[in-house]
Parts: sequence; structure tokens; C-alpha cells
Amino acid sequence: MPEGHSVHRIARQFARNFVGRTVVASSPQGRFAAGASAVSGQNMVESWAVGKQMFIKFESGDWIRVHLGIYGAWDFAGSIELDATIASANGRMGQTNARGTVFDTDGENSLSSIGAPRKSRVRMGEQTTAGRVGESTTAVFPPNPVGQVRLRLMTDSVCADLRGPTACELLTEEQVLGVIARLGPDPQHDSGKLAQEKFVERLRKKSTPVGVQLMDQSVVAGIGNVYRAEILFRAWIDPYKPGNKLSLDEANALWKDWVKLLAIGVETGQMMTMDGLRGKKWEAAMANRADRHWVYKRDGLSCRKCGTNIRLDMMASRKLYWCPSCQT
DNA sequence: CATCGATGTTGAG
DNA sequence: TCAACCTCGATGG
Repeated sequence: MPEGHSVHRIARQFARNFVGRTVVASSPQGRFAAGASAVSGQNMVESWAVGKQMFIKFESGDWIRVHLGIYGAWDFAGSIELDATIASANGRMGQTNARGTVFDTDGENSLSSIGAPRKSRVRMGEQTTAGRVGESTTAVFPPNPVGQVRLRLMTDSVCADLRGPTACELLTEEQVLGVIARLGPDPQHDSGKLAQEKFVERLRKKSTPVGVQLMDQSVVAGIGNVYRAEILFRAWIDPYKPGNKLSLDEANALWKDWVKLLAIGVETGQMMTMDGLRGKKWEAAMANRADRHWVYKRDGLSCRKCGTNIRLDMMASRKLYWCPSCQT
């Protein structure tokens, strides 16, 4: 159940462990058999993400597009090398245990570290427990497929299993460009001022509530229900405010905050949206999801800023958490 | 053990 | 607007 940050992390893990290597592809479940056989035996040449979608390219020019949807996940197994950004973030947080397994108590950034060859399994895209990673060190390589594995990608040393995706399809380069053209800007993919301007322009064009538009992937790619609620609280903006009533400053600030939060998410693997936490408070929040957010899943609790009860509304059939007194 | 709900999107009506 | 997709951790009995 990833928002954009997780998908970028997964794409980086593929870049680190699969790009430049020959990949054996299969579909144990069968539903992607044709696509898998089309790319099997080829070199992977690119891996990156836009918003919540990942794109990997093979030497033939074929692409695979993966969208995890609400419960898709990748399981990594084997001798996994860490992406540099992820490794340094983990190092800074002191999360390496005696065995050399890097983990945290809430799982998503659980990753095996660079080091002695050993068997371990790593899940990305959904929460998992540190215990599970530790226990799995006895697994064999390659592991037997568990459940409905839509796509298995394997090198000599690493195996990645994809389960439960909303989308997994073989595309031509032209089709990839078509998909991306329909997506809004993503700070991790489109850097610079142009991306920001594109976002601001689209957001301020329609009278659709800003809380709806932040979830619209053609306005900005990668924001989901958690970041939506948190970004609006951090900006003290009423989620119902029409996009075309937002000031330029408000729209620019929303983008800048998304840039910042997304970068933290990509580095740490967690949606840490609380400000100004230092030392033990930061550690506590990183360890416990209930301490990580201003409003998300805090309905009925008092606002951390003003004490007002956090409200829960349905907006475009998703749960919206917000503070009616801070966000005006 | 059964049931619920989720960090998402599509497409039918 | 809402069911369907298809998975699994959390929750309750």
C-alpha cells in the first residue's frame, strides 16, 4: 500500500541489483506469462518511477510497467545490495544490528545490508515486521514462490517476486511515454522549476477542492491519502478550499512541502510528516506510526497544535482527516 | 479462526 | 457513486 516514496525506493533497489545484469523472468502464477517470456534472458537497462508507477526497461526496448495498487508488494530475496541513499539513511539512523541486518520496527525500510553473502528476504511496498526479516535468514535461494506471484525477476544472486499488483504490463517505449504524459509532475522524476509551475497551474485551474486534487495523479503524481492529509494540515489549508481560490503562495508552498516530505520518505522508507522532532522524539516517531502524523488516523483525538478534535470526512470516497480549526 | 480495512485505480452504471 | 481487483496485517471472538 505504497505512496510515491515506496515506489521510488523499489525502483532504486532494481537499479542497484538488476540493472546491467541478465534477468530471468517468469510468472509462477501464469497471469503474466507472455510478458515475462518476452523479457526473460535480457539485460535490464533502466529502472525508475513516476508517482506510484515503476518502469523497467530491457535491452530489447521492451518496458514493464508496474502499479502496486492498494495491496501489491515486491519481495526481495538473496544477496541484496543497498541503494546508496537508502544505505546512508539507514546508517545515519543507526539501524544496523549485530547480524548486519538493517531494519526498523515498522518494517517498510527493512533491507538486507551489503556484506557477507547470506539468505534473507525483504519486502517492499507493504509493511512487514522486523521479526519476519530476521527469521527468514534460513530461506533457500531462490525461494519457492509463495502465493500468487505475478512476476518473478531473478539474477544470479537476487530474486524479486511481485504479488497482487493493480497493473503489470509489457509496454513499448511509446506507450510508456503515453502513460507518463497523463501523469502530473513528480519531484523525484521532474526536478526544477518547470515541475513546480506545472503543478501550481493545474491546481489553481479548477474549482475542485484542493483535498481532491492532491489525490489526482494528473495534478501531482505520487501523493496518496496519508500525504494528502498531512500536507494540507502542515499548510493550514482547508481541504475543501477550491483549487482556484488558492493563492500563488499557498500553491507554491504545497509543492515545496511535498518535495521535502517525499525526499524524507524515499530516504527513510517512512511517511514521517511531523516537524521539528529531534533525538528521542524523532526515534519514537520513527518507531511508532501513531507518533508520526499530525492528523492521519487521528480522528476523535485532539489536534496536536490546538486541541480541537480531529475530524474524519469522506472525500471522493477516501477518508479525509483534518483539523477544522487549524485548517481554514 | 473469521472478519475488516488499507498508504489505489478502473470502469460500469 | 460504488463494486471489483486480490493481499495480508490488525482486530475481535
